[in-house]
Amino acid sequence: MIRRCRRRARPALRRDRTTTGRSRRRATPARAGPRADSWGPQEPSAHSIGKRKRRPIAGGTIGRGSRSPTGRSHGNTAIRSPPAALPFVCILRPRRRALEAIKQEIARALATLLNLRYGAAPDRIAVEYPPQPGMGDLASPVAFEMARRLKRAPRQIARELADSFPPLPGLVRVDVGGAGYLNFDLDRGAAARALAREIASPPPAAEERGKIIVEHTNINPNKAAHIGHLRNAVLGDTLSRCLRFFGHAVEVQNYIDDTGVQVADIVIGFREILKQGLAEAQAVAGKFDSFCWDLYARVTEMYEARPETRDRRASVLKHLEEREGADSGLAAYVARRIVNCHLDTMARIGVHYDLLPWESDILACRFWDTAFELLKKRRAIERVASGEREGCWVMALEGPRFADLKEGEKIIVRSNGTVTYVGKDIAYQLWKFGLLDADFRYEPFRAGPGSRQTWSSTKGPGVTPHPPFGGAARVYNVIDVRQAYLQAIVVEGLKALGHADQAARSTHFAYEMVALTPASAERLGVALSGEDRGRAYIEMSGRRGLGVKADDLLDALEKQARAEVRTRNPDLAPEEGDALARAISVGALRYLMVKFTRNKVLAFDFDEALSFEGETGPYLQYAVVRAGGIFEKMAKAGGPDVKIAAEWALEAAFDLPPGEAAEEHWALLTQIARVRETVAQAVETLELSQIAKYAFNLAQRFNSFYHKYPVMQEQDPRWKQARVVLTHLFLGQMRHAFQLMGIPEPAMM
RNA sequence: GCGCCUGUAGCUCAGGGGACAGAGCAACGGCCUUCUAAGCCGUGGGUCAGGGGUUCGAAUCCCUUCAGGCGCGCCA
Repeated sequence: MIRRCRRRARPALRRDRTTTGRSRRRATPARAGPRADSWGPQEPSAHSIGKRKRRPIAGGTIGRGSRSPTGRSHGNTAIRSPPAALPFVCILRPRRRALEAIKQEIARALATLLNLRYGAAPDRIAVEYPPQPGMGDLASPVAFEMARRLKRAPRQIARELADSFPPLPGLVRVDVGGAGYLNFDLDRGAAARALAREIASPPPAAEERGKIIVEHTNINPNKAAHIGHLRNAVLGDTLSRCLRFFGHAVEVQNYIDDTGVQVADIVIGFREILKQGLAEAQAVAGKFDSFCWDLYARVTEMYEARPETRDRRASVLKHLEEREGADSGLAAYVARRIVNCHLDTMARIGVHYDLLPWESDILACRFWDTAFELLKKRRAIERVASGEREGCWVMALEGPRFADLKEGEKIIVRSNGTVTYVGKDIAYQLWKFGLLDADFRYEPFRAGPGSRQTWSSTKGPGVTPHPPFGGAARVYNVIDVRQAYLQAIVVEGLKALGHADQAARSTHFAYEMVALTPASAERLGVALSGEDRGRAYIEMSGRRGLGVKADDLLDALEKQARAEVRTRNPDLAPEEGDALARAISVGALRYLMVKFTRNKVLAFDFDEALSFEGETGPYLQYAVVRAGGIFEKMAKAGGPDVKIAAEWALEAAFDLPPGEAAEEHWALLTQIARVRETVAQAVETLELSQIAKYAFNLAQRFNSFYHKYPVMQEQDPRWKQARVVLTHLFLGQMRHAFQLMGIPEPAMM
């Protein structure tokens, strides 16, 4: 069984990518390694919170308009389930911040005014941030909407609204701009101090809510992880961190398909190609996942050259499922050792898992048998009495989404009595929601990054007590978009069993695959046809051994980073340089993996990936390191240190400078203030790239700001104070963003 | 065939009813005795795939055409 990993090597067309060049020199005095305190989520682990009684989270379609976050159509959900967009949005909404509060008050005042004056008001009154300075601090296009209803000129309506707008605290002026915008000017000094206080205050305490399970990574344990798996893991890990940021209890699961064909293929490779068994496998030195990567490609070649060898699969698979014989022992060894390799790889980039559910344990714990009984009892599946599919158990599926299904039904149990992939996944999904009358036994597997424990299901007696696993109120499955169809069937299965609520709270977090640019493929030694060379990307293929291994990419990034560090700090101790290089390479990799919208194929280009300039992780790290450097330098000079800056921010002890500078100070501050808002929106739409874009834009604005307005050198204590506060707030919010994206903060660069 | 996704600057991508369409890279020109040049500032570069429509207003919504990708199995 191939679980969640697709095979096939069909090249696909896309546009070219350009290459990038570089050069740099420069040396600075040596300092320390990366800071340890800025790494990983500080929020409580799922285990400490997960015990609480389950409370349903209202759910439903989230995302923009009618588009579901999975990108799949819900042709008939509008009829079957209530349009429950609001509740989930509400649980994520951050507590009102100062600017948000003012926006709300303006909207409320507008609604009252409109009703009073015109006897009507739109349901939702937009109050937004104007795109340019000189258009007010806040703006509303409500007059345009009213123009339609009243059949009058928008500018005229805006004028009337502006003239009769009631006084509000913090608001100093209302005016008309453009073709009919209402522009609001705030008392910036007051608003800035309120904002600063809020940003500097500790985040609101986590509210008690149901547990959320995030399933991601799910790499078949028969080869090394490649860059496609990195995209999955980084997205899944970032999502988990964001959910924790809002106080949710999150349980991360990494499903291990240890009984599938892919593992069987490696067993056959050992037997048929290497003529080896368990003892020799155990004796393989070095990176076992990399060893199997090559072996897997050889097995594929063997199947092509000697098709009869493929026949061994059936018997090996049978042995794996029954856990009998030498093949089974070899497979178990292979899978476990490779899973450890995968965890090593993911630990490098700070990805942690709470639980590894093994498919063999799902079989051993009879999850499917239990689910099968449920499905039969609820008549969610029916046995086919005659015809081509006689003896199969099928699930009826309707709607345009399933229009192409043969007979309008999906086979869940084959005529030979074995269960399909979808069937097993329905059982697994039921378990995640606590709807299955079955459970695993558990044991500790190993410690993850930050010494957090990773647990595993087990065939042994298990260990008690163990953290409570499963029983979630909401589930996200991070699986690439090519499995959207199957994920939709799993959700239909929940509905068919009468679990409409859980179906609405099952989210397929779909994202596009990672492919190679033709240039990258050729760099890996792949011979391309002229046609292939014209394509924008070449799909990777684990079976053919075509792809960039995750560890290889990380190694290349580290090497590159080490070289950059060395040219800048020739006197740095090697181990310190290595630590910096690691932090920088992880930052580069993780930023690269979240910066793109999830529904775009990521065409991997070596030069682009290895670039540390422009919109990259190191750019963000550099901005943060330099901001931190300002405080280090000020502390040494006896100037205000971090502690004093924090006090100033909290006590709102600063003023904005006058004139043109005010605009830039204000713009930076309001942008700093939008972390929570941005993250909330990113989670609602599952568009995590928004966080990356936000952090990049903020870093850009800060870089530009402190270049123009030096902090230390400022002579006027009032303006210096404002800059110190802004720098402090910038650092604090960027560190939040780093933590969410898993980007480490190097001690120096 | 049916379903889903994509098409925006030379390249890679943001923006998904609202003010003159943005960024990075690439190109060109400036800035290192002044908090780190992995940086900053500036210049050039666009028929938002084409065509209809809705709207005070469309890159954005609807229809349609074109181009490309993915999916549709008693595989996983």
